[in-house]
Amino acid sequence: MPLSRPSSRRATVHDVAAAAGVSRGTVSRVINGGYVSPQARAAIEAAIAQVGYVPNTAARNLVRQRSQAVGFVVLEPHMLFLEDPNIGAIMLGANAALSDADYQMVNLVVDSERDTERVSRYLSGGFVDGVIIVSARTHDPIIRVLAQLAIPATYVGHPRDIDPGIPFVGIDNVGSARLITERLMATGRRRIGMIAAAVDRDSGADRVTGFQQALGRRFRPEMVAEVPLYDYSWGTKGMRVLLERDPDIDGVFAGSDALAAGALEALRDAGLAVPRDVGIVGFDDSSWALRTQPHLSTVHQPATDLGARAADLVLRQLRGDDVDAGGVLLPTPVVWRGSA
Amino acid sequence: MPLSRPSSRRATVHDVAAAAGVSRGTVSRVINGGYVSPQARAAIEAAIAQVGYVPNTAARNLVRQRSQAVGFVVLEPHMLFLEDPNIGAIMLGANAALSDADYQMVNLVVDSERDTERVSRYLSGGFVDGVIIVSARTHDPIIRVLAQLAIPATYVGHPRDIDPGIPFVGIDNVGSARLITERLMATGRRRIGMIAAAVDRDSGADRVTGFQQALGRRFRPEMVAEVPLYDYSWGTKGMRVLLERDPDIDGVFAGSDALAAGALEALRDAGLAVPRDVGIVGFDDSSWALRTQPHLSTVHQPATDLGARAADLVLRQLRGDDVDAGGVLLPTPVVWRGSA
DNA sequence: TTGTACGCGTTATCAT
DNA sequence: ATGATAACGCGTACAA
Repeated sequence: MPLSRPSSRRATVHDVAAAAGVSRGTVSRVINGGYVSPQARAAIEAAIAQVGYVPNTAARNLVRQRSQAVGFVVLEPHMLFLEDPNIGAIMLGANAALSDADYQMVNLVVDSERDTERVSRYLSGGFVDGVIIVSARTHDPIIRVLAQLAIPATYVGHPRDIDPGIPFVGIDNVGSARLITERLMATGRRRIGMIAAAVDRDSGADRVTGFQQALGRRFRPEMVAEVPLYDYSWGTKGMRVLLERDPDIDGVFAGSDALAAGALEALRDAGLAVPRDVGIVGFDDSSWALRTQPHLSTVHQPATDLGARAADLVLRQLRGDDVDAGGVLLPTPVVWRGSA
Repeated sequence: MPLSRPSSRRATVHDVAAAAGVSRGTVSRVINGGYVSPQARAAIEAAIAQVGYVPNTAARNLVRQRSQAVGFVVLEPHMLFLEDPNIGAIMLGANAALSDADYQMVNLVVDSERDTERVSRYLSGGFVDGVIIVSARTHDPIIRVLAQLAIPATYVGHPRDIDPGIPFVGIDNVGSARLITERLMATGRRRIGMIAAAVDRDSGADRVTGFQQALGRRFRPEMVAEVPLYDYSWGTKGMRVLLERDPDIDGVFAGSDALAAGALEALRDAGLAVPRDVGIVGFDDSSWALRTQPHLSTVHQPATDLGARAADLVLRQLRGDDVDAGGVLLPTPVVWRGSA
């Protein structure tokens, strides 16, 4: 039967129209809403079910000139993506907000040179109407592509020297670090050190700055132990370094809760009790903070909100509302527990 | 100047052709490869740069009938997405493989009823040529949509009663659990308990089955403490239950490393030394395993490979190769460390 | 209320 | 080697 339509081909509006005995225009109207008579509607809906019609979005996007999707791009090295709980929470927060506005969030991971190029193409190809970029650094090639493309975007994080005109949402790392260090000092600690990670990133460097501001002239550079990763085991190593540089240390600000948890191990090994002998505070308010004994005093990061606000900023640009390009810093309450 | 083309409109092949003084066909040929004279090529490349042309992928997809993208859908509740390091590794593994084949991986999160519906539409709309589904359960609505759609798919995990004809890749949870329990028994432990999580899922239930098989007639149901989540704090609670039910317990199989790490805390609180008084083994070989003191003996999960193989199975279907629908179980070596 | 016809931006076929 | 021209599947303005 050479004339039969091969069943491998997907049904189109044309097929539905034929099956229902109406024109394609009418079919389109029942799908997208419009004036259509009850009997026509019934016939068309039956036809749709019968032929198994599902709209082709590529074609729809082409004519509508939008995709109803927003990209979510994480520009982080491998490790961080796997270990950082904040990223997951930011994602979920953004997804919830976009979902409410009936946008599809598509998460793109860039993990290699090749990814960078392909994701750039994807972003510029009309697959998405807007994009949320997490942890961009100025030299990221994606940034240039985006700037040239003039697609609504928002950054999460607070990259310095970033393309002005593109809004961002982040936290005040300097202020938060200063605040919790001051709080630690207020407990009577006098010899305070810091375990700092990722100081080549804005967020990492800013936390050191805040620490230094709090200490003022009491700040001693050698009491900052720099480690590469926000990771439990580096926390242990960092604490050992601090202990070696000043055996009488009585306070520690760790750049993340994971770091603080690791530091606790080194402290225990050294026979020091927390918070009796040394007080320690972390950063993030992640699940680590409740996993340690005692629980960690730390800075709460509103990760979910960060994502939601970023999504909101993209959505507003999509609506044509003008957003102030400055950006917004979300509050980071200090939560005080038993570790200091 | 009412006749000037508004700069807000994106440049098209048409614009490039006009600027270069050639036809659209020739422009298309320099983009996609084909015979074109050097001088024409030069003129066109200059024109592309000048007008800032970037191809519209929606249009290209429409005519080519493919998107060169593969979806990656995680059907997991909230918590797991944030805490489970396996998922991140699976993602990265799949992305690497897809990237090599020049496919864009798009990660879709389904976190609500609304997401389910929207993601289904997205998948059926021609945005992706294939899809990898992580942790599907039979009743997931997405599964039905996929089956009806006949789009190349692969499952990661080992859902029972799944749509036959759709390949999967997973691990042998029963066998792995049996193996490591036997290994634990071989160290001379006689009173062995298990902390089991998520027993409503195949993977969770299978680990209990393996545990039971290893113990044989020595198996006592009350020595399996069931907890809801694969989580540190539930490990602690589960261990306390076990300790209460049998104070002389000398061996523990925890359903995950996180659980085992939490159990360690309860053991320490009870004044029991590991591995002297009780031996404990975990599952996953996640970063938890090296974070505890002593390090955990555990079952290695080849998460990255899982993702890579899943991607490979989708790619093969895309190429038209036939894959045996059965599925593949990846090996899970036992890694023996200090905890038992 | 419904049908007709054009356009969205590309690629691909077929002449030239 | 290059230029017309016909799809791809859909939405919609306009006519009926």
